[in-house]
Amino acid sequence: MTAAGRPDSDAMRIGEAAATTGVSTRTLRFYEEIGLLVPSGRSAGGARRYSEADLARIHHIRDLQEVLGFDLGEIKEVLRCEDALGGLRTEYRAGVPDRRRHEILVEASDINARMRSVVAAKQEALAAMQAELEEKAARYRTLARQLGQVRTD
Amino acid sequence: MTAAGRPDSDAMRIGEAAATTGVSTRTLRFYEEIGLLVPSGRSAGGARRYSEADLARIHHIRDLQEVLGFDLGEIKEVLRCEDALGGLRTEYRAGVPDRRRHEILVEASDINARMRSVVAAKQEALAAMQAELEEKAARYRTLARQLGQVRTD
DNA sequence: CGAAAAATTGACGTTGACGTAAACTACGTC
DNA sequence: GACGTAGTTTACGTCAACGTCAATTTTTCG
Repeated sequence: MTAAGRPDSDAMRIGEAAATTGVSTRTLRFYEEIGLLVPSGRSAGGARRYSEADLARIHHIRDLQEVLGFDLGEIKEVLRCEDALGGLRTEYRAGVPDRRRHEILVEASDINARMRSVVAAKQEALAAMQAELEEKAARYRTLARQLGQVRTD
Repeated sequence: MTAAGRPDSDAMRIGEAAATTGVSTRTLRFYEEIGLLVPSGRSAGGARRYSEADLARIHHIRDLQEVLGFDLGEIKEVLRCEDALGGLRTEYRAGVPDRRRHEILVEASDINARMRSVVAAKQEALAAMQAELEEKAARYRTLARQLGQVRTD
């Protein structure tokens, strides 16, 4: 009912969306409740329909949460900002004043910079941990050899 | 009262310990409550005394929590394991049966391997995010130039 | 020594991020 | 067109990781 060949082939129900992304249906409804992820459509009867873009957004949210350790509030801000930028492309022809465009771009760049610094910090910390862990692993191997020589039970 | 020159110069009260490690005193008491970090000493009157080793442990806990995203239960297990290994060194002369030594070593190696894989996974995810972020940053710069050319307000 | 500052234990409160139960409705299918 | 599965809203429950009193010592310092 949309337009071309199979344009609404990306109509996934909440159960499928949850299963394929590894979150619960409750989580998806909760994300909508707090305005984090509003599914791109609904069925006639009112059932949520998740598009591929929605699924990507879910993964994005989980990445920000698990990899960067952001809470849902921070994630919401990040997404709001990204959405604003996406809106620029979509409404390119519409009359978005230059000043507003500039604002959005500045905020996006700002958030981008902050996130890159967070990523850098995490990478540093991880590298340090990795070094420590490998040092320990080496010591463990040595210890194991010693124990093994004395008594290979 | 301990032994040498200034062996108990590492006697820090909970407030100092909290301030220097960046956690709250409540957090330190909570960590003790759940057996995560029992301060190495107490004053005559019952005030907690934190040693340098305790401080290092606090940092270690926060690292595991913030960098690796472990919850306090997992962290406790990791620490318990590390403590067991440390115990081996301390009680080296005491009669720790070889079989027990072996068990401890195996568990430590096991946890070490798991942690290394977690670290590796995080590093991969971070690298991917970094690439994405830098790609976006580049696009933002391009956009900024375009906007700037049209109107350098 | 005496008062202010800091600690102690105990208990209840809070916040984020969902889980779970209930009562009802929509959807595919035989 | 009945029926079982999945989805909807509403609402209360939960769990981790602390926060926040409150009443009572301890410790430090002038």
